[in-house]
Parts: sequence; structure tokens; C-alpha cells
Amino acid sequence: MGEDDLIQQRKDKLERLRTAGIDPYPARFERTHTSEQALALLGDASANDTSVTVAGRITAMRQMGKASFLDLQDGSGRIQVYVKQESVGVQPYALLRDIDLGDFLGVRGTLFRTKTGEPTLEAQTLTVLVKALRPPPEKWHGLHDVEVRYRQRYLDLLANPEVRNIFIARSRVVAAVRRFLDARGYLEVETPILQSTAGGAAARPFVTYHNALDRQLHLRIALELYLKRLVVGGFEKVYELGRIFRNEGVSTKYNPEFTMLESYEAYADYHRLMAMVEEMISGIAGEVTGSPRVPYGDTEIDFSPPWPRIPLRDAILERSGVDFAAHRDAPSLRDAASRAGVQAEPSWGRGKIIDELLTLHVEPHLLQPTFLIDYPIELSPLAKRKPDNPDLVERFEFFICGREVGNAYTELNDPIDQRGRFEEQARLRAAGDEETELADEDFLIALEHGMPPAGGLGVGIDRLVMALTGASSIREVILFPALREAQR
RNA sequence: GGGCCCGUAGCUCAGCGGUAGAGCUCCGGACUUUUAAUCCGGGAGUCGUGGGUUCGAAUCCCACCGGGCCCUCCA
Repeated sequence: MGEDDLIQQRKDKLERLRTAGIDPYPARFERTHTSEQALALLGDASANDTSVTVAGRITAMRQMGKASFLDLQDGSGRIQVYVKQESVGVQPYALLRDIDLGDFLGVRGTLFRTKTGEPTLEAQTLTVLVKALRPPPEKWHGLHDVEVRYRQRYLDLLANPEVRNIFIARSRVVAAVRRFLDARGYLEVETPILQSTAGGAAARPFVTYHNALDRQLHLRIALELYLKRLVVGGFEKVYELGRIFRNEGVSTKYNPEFTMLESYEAYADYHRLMAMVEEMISGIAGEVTGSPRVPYGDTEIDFSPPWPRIPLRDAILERSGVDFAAHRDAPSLRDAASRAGVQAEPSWGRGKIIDELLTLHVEPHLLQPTFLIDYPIELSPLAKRKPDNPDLVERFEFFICGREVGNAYTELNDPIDQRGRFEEQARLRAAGDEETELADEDFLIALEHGMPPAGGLGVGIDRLVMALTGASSIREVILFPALREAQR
């Protein structure tokens, strides 16, 4: 029986229902209980014999002549339904002939326990709510084909409860972030996704076009520059939780659109932000998973503060033997890096080589939450210099499960220094580096009006959810991850 | 963009030069407390697509399409 035949069979059943005067797609249905609420009633002796009405999708059917058992799944769980010809009548019972797995049914009845003790709803009336025209995934093995899981996520969600739980966790993480920041007096804002120049990060943007304005636009690659304008405008604590877009490859760590949290707080510096990150993320871990320690593979991640704070220079020196502070120019550092196995291309500047040393030698080892602090100025065109060392900036990134999850710094608010940094980025771009920060004249004008000292934070929400749920691929925490166009 | 692996029934998979298979799903029959219900019977396929080698290709070779993992790219 091919797929088309299975669908035709279900269409035939649909017609039989219609012929019998049954609407297979009624507009509404009143249920009195979810499956979870109904099951809870069985523990309550005073509720015995009360009539309950539930509704859900049929996930299993065991028919035994004049009686049948159905499993009904709804948003709260699953409940077994017992349908007896004697109770519902001969005609309604015969209806089951035209019911399939995947159909939705409303059931009114009373609760009892079977002889094996399973709480069960004995049906008095059945109502067809939806006739499904395609068969659901098979029940034993469930759905494992990764491509189908991603392309038809609804089937994945129906068949695999652990997948459902990941996305429930994701929703709770986002809600907890909002609660945390709102409670600290932050204001949630929304800034443009379509921008004339996409700034705030070193990444290639997607390009699009506005017909009426006859103008090329870019999808944002970061939230940063607009949020800082708001700090200039007097909002002292702002944040945005939003989708950003980067025109780059797809892998277990990267999806071209992902969710970023960025927050800015006047009169905070990067030390304050480290304390806030520890408090926020360990708190979220507790709220979402029930504990600040979360299982990860055969070990566990401990989110309890404080997290180690390691200067980037020390971390790279320890893991690769390269002391970038001892190599003040790109050629010298390139030599040292190549001895440590990093093949730097000629177009790479000093910052890019340091970044590569970090990615290759340090990042994979940072399983437990760790702050790396004090980055070289070449890598951080929007961060404020350290007062005692102008080659370094007051910046940290934090890592969990061997992946970068967040980035923060004391914001550069000196407009003249900022202009100089953009000019340096432009020189790197001219030298062949495609991923540099683009100068944003409008942003510079804002800074020239004066931005208070401030600390800014960015957190990759997808990767945070990965760390909290033990997911090994970013596609497991994005409902509809980027894929190539389907065949056929 | 590169390397390795994968694509066979609606689902999960076996078969790896000689007539396309299993379990579940599906259809018919029996069955009033089943729960991977059971028992009897029956259906189900462009073996990802296109070329090639061969008497003969799901099986070997090449290209393409799609997916996975690893590299590259990427805060």
C-alpha cells in the first residue's frame, strides 16, 4: 500500500463519515478537562462518576470486537479511552471503522481504573473533531530521519517528547531572561532589522531591497549600535531579544538566523556585567532545569558562580605556547602562530590571528562556564581600552560546553577614539578582510552628543539553550533550522 | 568550498552482482479490561535522480540532488 493509497483510504473514510451525517471538521468543541486534569480527578474520590469531556489526537488504537481502547494525546499529556459498544451504542461504535491514528476525537465519559490499574476514560459519546488524511509516523521506532524531523518539525514534536521538552525549555529560558532584566529595571526595546549598513559585528550581512525607497538594505548582524543610541537618548538600561542574520555557513554551531540578547547599562563596566551574567545564567539553569548543575554527556556543567576569569593572553599562552603580547605586529605573531599549528593567511591582521589561536587551542577546552577577559584592541573596535594598557580592552567572552555563548565589554564612548577604530577597520577591509566592522556615521554623531559610561552584553540564546539542554547541534534548539531546498 | 558516511514500502531497517525482504502501519475476518493487545488472511516499492560497466545492477563506477558528521567560513 503506497502513500497515495493510504491517503485515498482516509479520504474514502472521510466521505463515509460525511454520508453518515458527521462533520469531520466541526468548528468548535467544548472540553471540560485536559487529559492531565482528568487523570488528576481519579485520585479525588469525591469526583467519582463525574462526567468529563476531553479532546485530542488518537495515537494508538487497540480494538477487540465490541470494545476498544484508544490513546488520546493532548497538550498536557495522554489519556486512555475505553469505548464499549454497549455504552456508546451500535451506530456510534461502528464509527470507529472510519477512524484512524492521527485523527482528533472529543470524548465525554466517566473515569475508572482498568484491572491493571491504568486510569481510563470510559466513553459515553464520541465526536469526530478532525479527520487526518496522512498517516502519522510509526509508533515503535518513532521518527528518526533527521531530515524529516527538521523539515516536518510538527511530526518530530508529536513523535518525540524529548524534542518537545527542549522547546519548552527554550521558551522558559527566554521568559526567565526577560523576568531577570525587567526586575533589574531594564527596558525592553525593538530596533530596526532592515538597516542601510549592518554594523555592530564583523560578519557578512544578507542584502535585500526596498522598492518604494529604491534602496539596498541589509539585515542586521547585531543589535549593538542602535541600542547604544538609546543609551545616548537617556534610557539607562535597555535590552533587546531578537533575531539577527549572518550570511555564513551552516553547521552544528551556526545557523544563519539566530536569537541574540543584547543589554546595555549606563554606569556599569565589564566587571559588573560578569557578576550579572553569572547570576542570570545560574538562576535560569535553576529555574529551567531545577538545578544549577546540568547533565552534559557523561559529565555535568556547573553554572554556580563564581566562574573562572582568565585573561585571554594567559589562556592562549597556556594552551598554545604563544604569548601574543610578546608579538606586537602581525608578521611576528604569524610566525609564532604557525609554530602552534595556526596557518594564518597573509591578509590576516594581528587580531584575526589571536582569534584563531583562541578558537583552535582554547575554546574546545572551556567546558565549564568560563570568562576570558581583556582582549586585544584589534579584535574589539567598539570596546573601551584598559586604562593601564592601551593595547587591551575591557572585554570578556564567556564559554560553555566548548562554545562561545556571550560577549561583553565596557563600551567605547570616546567619539574620537571610535572614529579612529572604524578607520582602522576600513584599512583591514581594504587589505582584503571581508569581515570587519563598517563605519556608521550616524552612530558616530550620536556618540559625539555624549554617551554615558556603559557596559554592554550579548548572549547567544540558541547556544545558551544548547548548554542548558545538552543539545549537541544548534538545529536541535531551533524549531525550523536552515536547510537546503527540499527535493522534488 | 573540501573530506568521510548515508538515501530500499507510509515509518524503522536488512539485503550489497542472479526473480525486492522483515517488523510496525494499512485492508478483511475473530475477539467486551487492552496497553508494542493477540490470532488468521491479504495488500503495499521509479531501491534518491541520470548516465556507465555487465549476459544480468538496489548491489560495481561516474555525475548530480538531498541529509549527517568533521574541516573551512563564522562574536
